Amino acid sequence: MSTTGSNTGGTPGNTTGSTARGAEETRRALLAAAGELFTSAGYDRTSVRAIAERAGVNQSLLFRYFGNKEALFAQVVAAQGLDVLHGGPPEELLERTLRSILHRDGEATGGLFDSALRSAASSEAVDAVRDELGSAYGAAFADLTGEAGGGGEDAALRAELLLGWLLGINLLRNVFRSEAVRSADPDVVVGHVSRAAGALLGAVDSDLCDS
Amino acid sequence: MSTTGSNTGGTPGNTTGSTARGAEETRRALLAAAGELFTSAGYDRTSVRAIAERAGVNQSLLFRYFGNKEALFAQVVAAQGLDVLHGGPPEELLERTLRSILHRDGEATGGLFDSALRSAASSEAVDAVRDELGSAYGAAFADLTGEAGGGGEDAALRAELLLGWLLGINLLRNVFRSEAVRSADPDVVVGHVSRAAGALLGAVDSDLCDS
DNA sequence: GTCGCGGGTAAGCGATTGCTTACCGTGAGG
DNA sequence: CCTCACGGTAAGCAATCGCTTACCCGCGAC
Repeated sequence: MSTTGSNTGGTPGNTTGSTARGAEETRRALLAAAGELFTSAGYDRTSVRAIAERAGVNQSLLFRYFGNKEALFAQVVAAQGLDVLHGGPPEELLERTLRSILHRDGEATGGLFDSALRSAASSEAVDAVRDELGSAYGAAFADLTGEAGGGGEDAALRAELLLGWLLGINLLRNVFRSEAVRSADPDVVVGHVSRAAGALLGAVDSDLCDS
Repeated sequence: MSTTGSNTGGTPGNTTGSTARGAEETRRALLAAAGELFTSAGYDRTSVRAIAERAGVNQSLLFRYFGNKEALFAQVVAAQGLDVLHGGPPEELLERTLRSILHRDGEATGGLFDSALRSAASSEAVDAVRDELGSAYGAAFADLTGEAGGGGEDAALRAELLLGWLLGINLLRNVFRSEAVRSADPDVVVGHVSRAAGALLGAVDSDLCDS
């Protein structure tokens, strides 16, 4: 689409000048803006007007390209789930996740975890969140269970218990800002969590006996 | 306050008949209704109108007796925190909490944990939640840490890590309704959690070395 | 009788929200 | 020229929300 011609900015329906950029770019901007806001404010406290403003477009485009707010949310958390999967090798996911939780500074917000925690009360959001958490973390954590990893008895259950723990740690440290875990040395936290995770997953019993 | 006289129900300002019952009873009804709704729907998705209707009074009474929604929420979670403290001896708190999470049926909701989880995105609610969680669980869990309990190194941190875990388990099982933990035998879950909690709290190291 | 107190109600305000509708400009094709 | 498709905007609808205001009634004291 050509953008030749003078900028008549402000005219209703105006697509000349800097506001017209193509459906893909607009869609991308909306997804990015929504991702940031759903993560920091959650589903209910993120309005479609705020998303559109942040993306630099009119809010009706959100409905044109995504159908409704709920569908946009689902696409945001799906993208956040892919970010988890593409963030590194599965066997490092536990440590990577834990460190990203513990090295969060100030008002910074994360991805899928924060969207999930801040949207827990939103019935429209819950299914997408549960499914993405499962896709992003389920298999990788299940593979950590058993004597030598690779899956063991109750693998899925133990994977979920581990996931719940990480969500809870993130909740207390970065959402509720609870004092002890917030002020603790991250390495100390990693030490305690790793030890207990070992007991939960059954992967490092021999190391535990050395302690 | 006497309720003699005919019931002229429906008249603005009418206090005859069954609607006038005394400040304490009204306050109590509002607290109970708010407790149920904040627990099942969270702060943002609970309207003052819904609370008042559930309590059987006009919504302006909520503002008369509690000042505003935020203050009412703080009183609700304070009461829920007391419920935790009065629910039994501190040394049984871990198991009691875990079982109440795991034996939750259908749409039933709990107390402080559910209010907390479903209000995480509400800035007005977060401070009250954090403080009540700390009061209700902090000391009891800290006393479980160390070789023989009674507190140990990093007691407060480990207590919080344990609290985070329980919150996370409740979140996945009862809010997100994640499949594995939801369908698991509660005793199996208790087994895994107790083993790992033992490693976290340092209470049963010798047992772990036997495995 | 009046007045004040306390408990109660309905109505309404200003703001916000997800979503819809009407309209515009541009470029391509007939 | 016209029409259509596409990407874009502003305005507005109906509903909801926390909170406020105006009013009522019963009762006891004076």
